[in-house]
Amino acid sequence: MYLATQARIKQAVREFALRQYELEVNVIVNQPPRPAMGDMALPLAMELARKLRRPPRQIAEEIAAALRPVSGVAKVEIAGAGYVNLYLDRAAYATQLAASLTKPVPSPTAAGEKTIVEHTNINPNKAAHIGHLRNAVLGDTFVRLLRSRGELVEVQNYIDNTGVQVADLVVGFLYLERKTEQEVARMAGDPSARFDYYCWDLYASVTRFYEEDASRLELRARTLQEIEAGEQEAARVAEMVSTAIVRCHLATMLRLNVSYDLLPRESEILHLRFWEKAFELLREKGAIYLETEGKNKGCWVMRQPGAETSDGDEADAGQARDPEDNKVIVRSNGTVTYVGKDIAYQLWKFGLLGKDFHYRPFHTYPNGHTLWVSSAQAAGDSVPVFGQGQRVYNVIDVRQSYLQNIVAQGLRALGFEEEANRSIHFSYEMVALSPRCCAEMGIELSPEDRKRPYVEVSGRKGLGVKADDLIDRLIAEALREVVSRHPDEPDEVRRRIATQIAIGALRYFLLKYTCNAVIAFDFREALSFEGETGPYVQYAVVRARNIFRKLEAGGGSYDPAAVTPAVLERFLSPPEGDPCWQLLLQASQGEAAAEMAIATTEPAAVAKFAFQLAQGFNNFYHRFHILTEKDEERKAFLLWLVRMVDSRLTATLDLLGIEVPEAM
RNA sequence: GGGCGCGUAGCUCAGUGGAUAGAGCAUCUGCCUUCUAAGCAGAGGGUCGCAGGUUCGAGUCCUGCCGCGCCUACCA
Repeated sequence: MYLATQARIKQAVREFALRQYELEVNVIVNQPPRPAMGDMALPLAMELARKLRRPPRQIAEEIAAALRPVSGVAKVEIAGAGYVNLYLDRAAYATQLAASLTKPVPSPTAAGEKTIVEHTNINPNKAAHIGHLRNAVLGDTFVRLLRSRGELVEVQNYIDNTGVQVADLVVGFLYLERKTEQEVARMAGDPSARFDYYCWDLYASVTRFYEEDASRLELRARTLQEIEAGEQEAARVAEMVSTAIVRCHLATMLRLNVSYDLLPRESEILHLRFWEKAFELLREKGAIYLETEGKNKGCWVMRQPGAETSDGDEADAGQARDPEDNKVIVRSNGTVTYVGKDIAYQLWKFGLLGKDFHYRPFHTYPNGHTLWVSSAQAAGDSVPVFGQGQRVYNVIDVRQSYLQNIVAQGLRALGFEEEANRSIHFSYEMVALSPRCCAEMGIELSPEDRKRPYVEVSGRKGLGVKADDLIDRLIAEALREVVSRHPDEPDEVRRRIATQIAIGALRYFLLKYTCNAVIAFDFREALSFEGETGPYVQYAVVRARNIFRKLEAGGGSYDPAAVTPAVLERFLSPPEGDPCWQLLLQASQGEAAAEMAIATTEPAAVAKFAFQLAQGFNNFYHRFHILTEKDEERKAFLLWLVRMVDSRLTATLDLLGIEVPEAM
């Protein structure tokens, strides 16, 4: 509603400027600093003053005159140096807003363009930690945002089950612990054991195992080759442990309301020879070449923009970079780097590889949704179509920007300029540990680390906050509070509420920071349920709903039909109606926040909106005592407004993947 | 060295080139017989790293400098 109104006003001003001044203008609409100054402000006159060489206030008057007849505009004023401030027709706006909410969310058509979002992508060799959660929650929220705008979205969680990290874990089982394949199978299959936790420790032990004797790195290289070959014991163990850990990760993510459509695995990229196909394409187009000299001799490398090849072209302007800076795609031993496989994967996502995976069902979620996994063999029919996206978002931390650029560059080199432009690196900063957090966890810091503002998480060193531990702790904290407030509720109910609060707190915590802020993780802040937190927003909705619960418990009822346009007019009109109007206007801006969040790949905008609307409601809640209201018409109006805010806030929380508890 | 990012209140962070720079936490003062105080109201707290520039207007854009972080592997 807000966006539609804004668009109408922009259009009217654009047409006016073209007609009157013969100028193409970009109309900027923002909010006046104080609500009393109006609902929308246009600083356009100041900008035009120079071009037209006329006083800004005079131009503002003309713009104002052009805006007065626009439908939905009640009043236009000139203020300050030449701002055009406009006031909306409140009752009309409220009526249209209510009507717009009864329209169903646009559903994606089968013929529509598909957007692929890849996120989570945890190496399947250890338990998920807090850093992985940021990725998953950002990605999942972004998916929810896109779907809310009617987009068809496919969620992929790439599984690197044949990489170095899994190889290290296999080395741990087979050479450090000297376990047999059967013993590992027993452990991986034991549902009572926290297998991912076990591997967390084992992985850290393997790091020390190598440090003790560098010759043991031979084991890693050998194991990696065996895994890639896919025949021997190491490959079977790798498949077993990585699959078991993927299941742990899925369970952890489901606790956070995160789910997926497809798990494309690196093993299939290898076995179905995706890379060979990509290599062929890259070589034919000359995107990569065989280096014949220098440190990269014998490798297939990709040209860097501005870098010389060994032929010496592109050496213009003296800016040429050392050809040794070119990125190695195929190692001199013939194996392909991760980036190479990623290029093949990215080509497949756009349907440009000329190859496809086979698929089989991997998991069924409680809501009935099926999660598929890539497979080397065809398995049955009724398999959905995967890949072939028109736009791809890769949710990957900022440290991989360089590699993501290389992937896009690979597409460009193959002539897929459009697809390269639609390969969007959804970049975010890492989650680190605050010094206090390290102290709490008993982590010894080196003297130089102690001077830093934060310490980087390291799976390799086993340094980090495990996701499930954090969630458990949040639930325990929330449960303590719920139990004290609801001594009579059944334990099952209290546990459910505590879980919803805990997840609300965690998801909000991970979303409230903008993507390029490093989160220095701190238990005190993450475990907070007050102030700018998820539970604060949840609480606002619970309060709103309690009004209706109490109303009905007291034998009262609410009739939306009683809220006629005349009633809206009566209670929204200035100046008495100002507070309610402000709340309503604020509640109507969720769409704008969502659009901003999508355009800037910044879900924090929606989190911020949710908090501010909750704040607005809490303020209103204290100011207006609805159930004691004597004027029935006024009471009906206030209930209408509460319903409206409840609906908008609930919808916004849903975008953030946060549920509303039945009580708090 | 090169690339990317950051520097805003004691702390953690918002801030689409626009009006008097905002939240939360922390500190202090009030408010529970009320639709639950996981809340509300209020107070104090700022050289927006520094210096130039562009602009009617700069926390926001440009340049330089200072400080910090990440990347720059035949790891991912």
